[in-house]
Amino acid sequence: MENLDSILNKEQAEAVRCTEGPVLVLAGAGSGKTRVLTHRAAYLIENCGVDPWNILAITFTNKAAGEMRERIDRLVGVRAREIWVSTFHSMCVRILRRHIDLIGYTSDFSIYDTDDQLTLMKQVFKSLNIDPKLIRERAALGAISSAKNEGMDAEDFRKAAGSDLRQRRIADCFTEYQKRLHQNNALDFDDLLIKTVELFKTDDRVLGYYQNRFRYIMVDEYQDTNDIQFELVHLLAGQYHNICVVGDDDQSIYKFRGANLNNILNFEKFFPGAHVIKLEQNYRSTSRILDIANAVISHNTGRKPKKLWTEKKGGAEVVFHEFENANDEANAVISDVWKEVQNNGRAYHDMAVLYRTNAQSRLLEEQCIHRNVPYQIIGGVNFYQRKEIKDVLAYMKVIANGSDTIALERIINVPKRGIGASTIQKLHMFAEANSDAAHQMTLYEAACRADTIGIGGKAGRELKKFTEMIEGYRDKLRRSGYLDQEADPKFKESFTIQDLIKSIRDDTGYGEELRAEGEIEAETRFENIDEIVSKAASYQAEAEKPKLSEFLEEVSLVADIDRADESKDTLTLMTLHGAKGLEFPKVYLVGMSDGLFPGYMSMNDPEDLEEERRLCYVGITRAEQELVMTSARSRMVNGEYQRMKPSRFIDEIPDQLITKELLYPSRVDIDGFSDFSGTPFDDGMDMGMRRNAGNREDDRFGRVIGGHTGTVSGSYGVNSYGLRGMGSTGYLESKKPSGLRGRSGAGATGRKRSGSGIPGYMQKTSEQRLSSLDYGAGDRVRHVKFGEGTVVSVVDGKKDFEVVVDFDKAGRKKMFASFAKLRKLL
DNA sequence: CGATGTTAGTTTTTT
DNA sequence: ACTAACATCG
Repeated sequence: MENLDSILNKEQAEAVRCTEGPVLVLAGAGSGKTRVLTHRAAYLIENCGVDPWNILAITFTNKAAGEMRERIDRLVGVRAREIWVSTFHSMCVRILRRHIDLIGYTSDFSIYDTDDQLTLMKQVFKSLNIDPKLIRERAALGAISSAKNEGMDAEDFRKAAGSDLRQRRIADCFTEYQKRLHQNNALDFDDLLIKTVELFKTDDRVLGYYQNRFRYIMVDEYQDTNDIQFELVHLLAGQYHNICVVGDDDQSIYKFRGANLNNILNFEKFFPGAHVIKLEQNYRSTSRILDIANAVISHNTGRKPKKLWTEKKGGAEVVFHEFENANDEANAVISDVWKEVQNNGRAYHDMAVLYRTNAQSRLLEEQCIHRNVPYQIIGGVNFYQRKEIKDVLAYMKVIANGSDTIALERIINVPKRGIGASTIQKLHMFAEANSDAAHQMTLYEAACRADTIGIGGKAGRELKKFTEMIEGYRDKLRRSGYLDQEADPKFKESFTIQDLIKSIRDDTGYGEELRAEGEIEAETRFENIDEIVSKAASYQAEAEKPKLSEFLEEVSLVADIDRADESKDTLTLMTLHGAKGLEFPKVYLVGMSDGLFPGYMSMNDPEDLEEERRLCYVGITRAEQELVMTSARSRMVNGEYQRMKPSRFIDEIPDQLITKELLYPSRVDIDGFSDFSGTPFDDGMDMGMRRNAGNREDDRFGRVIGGHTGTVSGSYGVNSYGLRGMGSTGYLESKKPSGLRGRSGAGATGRKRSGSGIPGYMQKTSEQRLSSLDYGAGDRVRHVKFGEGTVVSVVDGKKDFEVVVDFDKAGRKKMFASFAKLRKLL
């Protein structure tokens, strides 16, 4: 290896050489921490004679793991293969597959993702007779997950609940949920970590083995570890204490997932005698970009003191653009991307558009298609969450793990075989009746005995066919060596995992059903199945000893980012969370609007707000040369338009650091109301005033009105999120009564009917959806008063509402004119 | 049973 | 805008 000091700065080299005992590397954004980690691993092997087999490196994503392995490989050659590089979750699965029988599961356990958890929780609610209206399944799951991440089990949770009725109810759910997970021989994501800790605590020898094996442990992105991960690390390092963690408290963005900032803030306390090294030189960004990042993050409190600096002085100006609406924003951004490539010789893959929520990707995608810009969306609907993929995987899960009832129920009637709800109900009752403390009969076992239960007719025949098919697959897989056992040497026709997927597609009629639909969407789904076939093929080529359950786990644990393909020259679209650890020459941060970023959920809690600010910091520091930030004054959120002002994070940037430009027309049409054009709506934010605090029904912002027919047309109001929104209702021209305004939302679940905007359908009612409805067409104005802070009272169904309008002088003048017209009509 | 119609609830961020 | 869950009918 070359001389360290020639390729690393002083602190980096120190971090590399500091191999013994606990080490905390506080690595600011772009300070070369990956460099440190890879060189450190290489140094351990080359200079300290450490066996690669004794090194454990934990990264945040599988992709990062792969990259790290590759980079170490380049430094020390093939020996790098021996290093255990993986994510926390993958590591735990690997350990659990070997030893989980010690804690009462079997090694073919299923891993439940969020969807599966929800399905399971619904069953729990049903069996405990809990009304989902009182406690939502998601809320229960959320509470349980946070409890788990704090190291609590169901019992602890119950104790903590005390006399709180709701909490106690959730405690019941917790108990039942765990029980059912166990019955299904399944673990959720949290359990993967928890059960590993449990395993270590249960069995000294297992713990001893891994402690002894992992003499040198490195953890990347340490600021985003949670309590369980901390415990895991603590346990593993318990013998040798050679633990090196790398992280940046300013980049902690996973609190919602249980990340505990104290892990890094108090590292020295948990690991006495820890050596602390700070990496403060940034090699990534220009000083212009860095100044902005520092300006924003300086608004946070309780940070570890540090000051990032760079030698790259100056650089391109950073700009902020505010657009009239999200469409204009997307249009301008993608157009700029295109120009960068055409005129400035940038490659698409040198740029990224980052946003707060996945939903924002849609408009951007449309623009990319429109402009023929090659793009890659990371995240959003995960490939493995797509219906067809989940269906195929569910088949495979049933085959691998017959106890997995969630998977079984998913596909027992897919494609339609005439095994409906009542048949499944019968099977459940049979299974229940034949279970005792010693053995729980599974749904699948019940299905196998359909004929003895007295399920005859079509359902009976189909059940028989179904279970025989599953058994057939199992048999072939077993003999081919993809289940637990070794392959049967006498079995000639090797049946691979790809074969299995193809069989599922072709034999069950699933593929046929898709084909029959004949729509483009169905075609895509078909292709998606092909993609999973090739995924299986590559798994099989790479794995030492391919097993079905291992393939399934590989598939469950991939992150969105793992699927990114850098070899293609495409523009990257992704969330800020997804961008962690990445860098791009030019970065666009879009949707910089209060309510979106920071999100409305986080705006009231100082701690949450700080996390959002860190996310903003992460976003800014992804940029190497150029940074563009944008926002839109109006955008569609949850089916209705909302008005937003620029993000407070923009305000936190001193004016001399950033060039702000407002790109929207000075004249604004509101709901086609030319009377109002040119009103002070232009400045977006001052059209309303809060009358009362809170978010009660009668506490609304108002814009009113007008109407050639004497009815109210559209309005600004406080919607359920406490944000000002422009009612999507209110067509003055509409002849329909207010309850019947055409809406999309048509159809139900079926694949074909998923579309929106089918004409002739309507949605509203349910109290006419008043909670988010402002004043719609058809609502009559009762009287109008003028004066400072114009007050308008509106009859809205049964209730009178009062609306306060606050305009500037010019606007008020126009408004008065309109009101005069209106008054005449009344 | 299953197809179609209707309605209520909803959303950050992810391993 | 989207979708899961419920309602209705053949």
